[in-house]
Amino acid sequence: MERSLSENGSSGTYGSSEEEMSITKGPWTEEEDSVLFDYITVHGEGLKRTGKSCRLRWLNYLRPNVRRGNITLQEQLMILDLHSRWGNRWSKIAEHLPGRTDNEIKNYWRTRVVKQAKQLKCDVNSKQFRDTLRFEWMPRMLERIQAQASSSSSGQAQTALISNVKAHSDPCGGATATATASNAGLVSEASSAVEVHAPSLSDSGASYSLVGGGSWCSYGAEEGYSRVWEERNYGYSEITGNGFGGVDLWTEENICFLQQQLADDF
DNA sequence: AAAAACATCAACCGCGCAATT
DNA sequence: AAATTGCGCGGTTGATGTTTT
Repeated sequence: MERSLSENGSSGTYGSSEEEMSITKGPWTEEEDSVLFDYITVHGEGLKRTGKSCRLRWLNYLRPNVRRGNITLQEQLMILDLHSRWGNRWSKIAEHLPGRTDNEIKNYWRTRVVKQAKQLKCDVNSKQFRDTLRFEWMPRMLERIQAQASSSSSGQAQTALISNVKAHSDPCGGATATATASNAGLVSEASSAVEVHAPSLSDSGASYSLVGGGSWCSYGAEEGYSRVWEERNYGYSEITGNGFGGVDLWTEENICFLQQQLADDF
């Protein structure tokens, strides 16, 4: 039986391999018994809570390095990307969003994404909606991320990019499916801490047409954009202070790369 | 200003799997 | 090998906060 007085137990959502290595199994030693005994002597058997409840409270709230506050655009984009590959594998998705819990991501998906799908009167797993994610939301998120990145170095560049976003809003393309401006609300609603004051997509009044017919959702597929992107970035991901493993995923190079991939059919 | 409706998020529940006895 | 126990995951609920009427 594995045990830990500190953090998580087995190979769970947040366990790094390093932590797993430190987990002791097998019979309890006298020293361990002593530590446990002393702890209970000092603190008592404590709360009238189940182990499950304590674990959840720790993982989702008390654990150090839990990120609080709004889900950033970058995080939203990553959630959409990873969910397109893995579906509702919240803990797996959370592994790539340091400091975010599976619960938070799940809540985000249900309260924002599923809600938008309902407003569009389509199933969240339908091709139509997945295409909306791929061809509408994700590119716009990228635009905004790019705008944010530029605004930190140049206000003029921000203005130019905002114009670019507007220019991309094709209000009358021949579409197999049409996303109303309301669906873009997801993008503008959940703003990051470094919100850039670009025009809200939900304010534009434009409707956006879909392009292409490629299948965005490829659960379990390990090819094309997803795999390459992961090789580029996730392989280096570790939980550290800056939230992205000490590596800034959202360099201009990466943003350009992701834009190219989004533009391709796969 | 109050009530109703809506949105968010923390916590609970049940299931399945893995480890242990 | 079978039974038991514990844990982690995903789905769901309910309390609380916020917005709208």
